[in-house]
Amino acid sequence: MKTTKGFCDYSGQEALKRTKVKKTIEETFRSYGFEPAETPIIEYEEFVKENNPNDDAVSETFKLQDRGKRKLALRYEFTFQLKRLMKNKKLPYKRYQIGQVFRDEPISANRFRQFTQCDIDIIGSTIKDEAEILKTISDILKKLKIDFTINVNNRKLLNEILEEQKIKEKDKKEIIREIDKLDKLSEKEVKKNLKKYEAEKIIEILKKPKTYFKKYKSYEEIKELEKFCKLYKIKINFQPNLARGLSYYNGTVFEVKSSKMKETILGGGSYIFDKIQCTGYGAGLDRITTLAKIQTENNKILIISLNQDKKAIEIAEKIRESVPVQIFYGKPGKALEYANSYKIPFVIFIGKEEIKKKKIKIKNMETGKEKLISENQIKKYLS
RNA sequence: GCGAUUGUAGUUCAGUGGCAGAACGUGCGGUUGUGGUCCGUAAAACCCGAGUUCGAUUCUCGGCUCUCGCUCCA
Repeated sequence: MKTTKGFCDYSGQEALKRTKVKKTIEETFRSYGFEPAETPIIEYEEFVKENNPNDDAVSETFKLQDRGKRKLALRYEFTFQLKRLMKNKKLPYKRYQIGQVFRDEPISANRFRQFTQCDIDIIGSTIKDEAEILKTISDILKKLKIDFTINVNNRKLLNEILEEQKIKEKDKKEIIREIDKLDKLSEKEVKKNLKKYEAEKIIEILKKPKTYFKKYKSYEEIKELEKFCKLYKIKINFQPNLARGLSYYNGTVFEVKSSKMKETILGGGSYIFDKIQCTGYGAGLDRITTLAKIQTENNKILIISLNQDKKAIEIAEKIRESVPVQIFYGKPGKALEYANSYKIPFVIFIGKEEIKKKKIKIKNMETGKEKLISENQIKKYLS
């Protein structure tokens, strides 16, 4: 069966890996005191637009209508929904959310129209929180054995440079977009595009060494972020041409890349909602899962009931408290083939013989070795 | 959205203007208490629509879809 353009099925090992990655991410978020939230997938179109009517992401929303002809849209991210969640919350409000978002946009490798985002935000944040947020990234990616670089910039700094160059207010957005392409397009091309706005000079500035930027007032923010990142023992890479698309960012912006993937695996920054400074990021679960080098070991046990269903169920219920257990009602030959097929490492035979001896026979599927043990030795055997 | 490319069982791939094939996988059996081997057997596909034709899965056109770029993004 084919899936619709940009929408995917996940099953078997792949689904298992996704679940595991999701769990790792969620546990990390929680370990920093973030609490979960859930929001609707469908929203009024107006609410979706309200936040950033000019953002490209907004024009990419899937639109739909209900029976009352109300205009609705599928969420394209989580951040705008935070506006509702943050109301009347004691600050800082730290929440994470993992869920599906939808964008009606062109697809390519590692780019889909339905994908899972892992989002965390701190409502009411300072630069110290930004460092903490960056640390969560480092924690997650290390656990998943993904190599990464955190590229960081600051929108204020970018603005300061644009001001210095006397760039017209209306051109700023376009120029920021052009310079964001610097790591993709050649310098020549970007320069050509910037000529339209008489802003070619900017490219020279952005090429300068880090020390050059110290003269800007907003560089203080980068310095402070670096100071706190040091306390968390994480490395960040200052990249002056990094801008990021979403227009609501107002300070630090960052983007995480891996050498194994062209696409950005995670992006975020700081923004203002209702005069409250916030910071956060969205990570692409699909991309992270693709990169994650983790084993999806199967610790399941298959109990083979040889016409001893009562006992099989009884034992399954007992073991289930600590290890996943599945009962197979049928011939042993079939059962073993089944275990092979799903890579189940242990099977337990429950038949007349076992009942008579008041033991169970447990078999290691890899070595083929069998052992008669008593019920309460199972846990010990497995460890 | 634009340009290029692709489309045949669940998967990977053959093939033909006239009955559509394999391998792997799946089901059943050989094997009613022991698997990863073997043997037998079954189910299972020509992306959709129009046109040309006695006849189209094959040729033509359109759509959809796959993959890769571009714009943009997680």
